Amino acid sequence: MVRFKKGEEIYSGGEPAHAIFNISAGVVKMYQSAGHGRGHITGFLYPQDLFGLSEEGRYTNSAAAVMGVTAYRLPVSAVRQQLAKDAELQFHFIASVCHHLRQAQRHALLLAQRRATARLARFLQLQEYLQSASAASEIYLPMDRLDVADYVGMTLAAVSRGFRDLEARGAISHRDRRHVKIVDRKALEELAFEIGGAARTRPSRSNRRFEPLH
Amino acid sequence: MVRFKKGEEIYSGGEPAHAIFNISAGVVKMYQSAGHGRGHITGFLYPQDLFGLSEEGRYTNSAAAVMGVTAYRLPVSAVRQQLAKDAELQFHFIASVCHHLRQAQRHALLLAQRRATARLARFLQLQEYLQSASAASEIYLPMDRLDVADYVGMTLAAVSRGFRDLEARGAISHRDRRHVKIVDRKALEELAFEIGGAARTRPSRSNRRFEPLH
DNA sequence: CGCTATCTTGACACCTGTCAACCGCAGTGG
DNA sequence: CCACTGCGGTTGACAGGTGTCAAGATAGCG
Repeated sequence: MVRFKKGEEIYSGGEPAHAIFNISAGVVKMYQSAGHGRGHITGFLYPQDLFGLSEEGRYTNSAAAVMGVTAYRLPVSAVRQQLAKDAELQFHFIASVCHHLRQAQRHALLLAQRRATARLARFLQLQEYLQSASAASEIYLPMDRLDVADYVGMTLAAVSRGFRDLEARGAISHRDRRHVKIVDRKALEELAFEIGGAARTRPSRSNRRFEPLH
Repeated sequence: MVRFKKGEEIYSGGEPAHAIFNISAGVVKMYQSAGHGRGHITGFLYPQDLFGLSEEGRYTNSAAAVMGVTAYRLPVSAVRQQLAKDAELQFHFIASVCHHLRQAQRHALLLAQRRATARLARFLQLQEYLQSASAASEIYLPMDRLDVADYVGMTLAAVSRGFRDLEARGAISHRDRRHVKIVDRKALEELAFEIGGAARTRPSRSNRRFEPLH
């Protein structure tokens, strides 16, 4: 069991992967530090999420705490042993990877949107979906605006403007910068499409079920 | 064993998932038909790739043949039985999902680039990486320009201009529309970053190895 | 109460989407 | 053998949105 302060780096991409982690409380971001300046965030992880996938014994991404985090640290050697004989664990493992895969694909779908409002609308839908278990009727954004920007592939300024637009169009409202409420769900869904086309988008309310491949 | 003609749909998202597929020859695209007009392509699959992942018994994406395709069709019931007892198969299964996950993350990284040339540069790097097994020194693009556009999240016109730019900058050359050669690898890597920043990007030459999570 | 980090807002340039015309090629039929 | 047509792709003109940069506002914290 380990703790990380807000902003603290948990591990860095490329370094030897000695352990995987299971979040107990808090929020973690996975990212690639894109060479020079800022990086790109590939995902936000919530309690119960497993992370620390390695390739050839080295972490493929970097991970850092978005807020105070407590997590279980599982040495790979131990995990490997358990995996070999524990069918239940294998199941969880596969389910986790499948979950991350679907998240990554939704993320790609988000990034494929060209309009700032569409990206943010989808971002909010994603966050709501991830939090559907806990509270309700209000989305809590644990990350700051810069993290949002790095996740949706835009700049700080564009994110700010985008949220303002969403509010101006009556889709959302906000108590403060981190608490957003979806006022008009239908409007938000329409904004999630490029021009404002027809409606659709099934939230697909069903966490962590998987079957075969891709 | 089944065959599909170029452009033929293999399955459609949402319909009951009765089977998963293993590509023997050809190229398949996975996509989400984004409601109204065109869709977004989430990935291209090559021989040896497994696909057909379902969620709650229904396919999560749609799949279609980019060119003539032959594949093995594996009924889920049979796969499920085998999976329960065959450790080797389980391993392949997990490795496959991990592979798709990494691909999805690379795809997201591509989509996070704002410049057309950067996206296309990364696209070419991805394609080269996927084909590193087969031929060499020349990349074959089995998909048409529209498919490329739907994968990199741009329009046909922008893709066309983007390739022209890459060539004008001396990074690539092309025999015909589907055969691209990387002339100046370093230039391409620099173009893969936004402004043309510093160099990096490890191709990470290592297919299908996985270990723990994310 | 002031300081700093975070966030918002404004002005402007550039890039990419849009729309349309044009080109090259393959298949078709005369 | 050659127009005709259709598809895939390229190119051009233009407008709109987003990045960039900088200034101003707000919130968090000592």
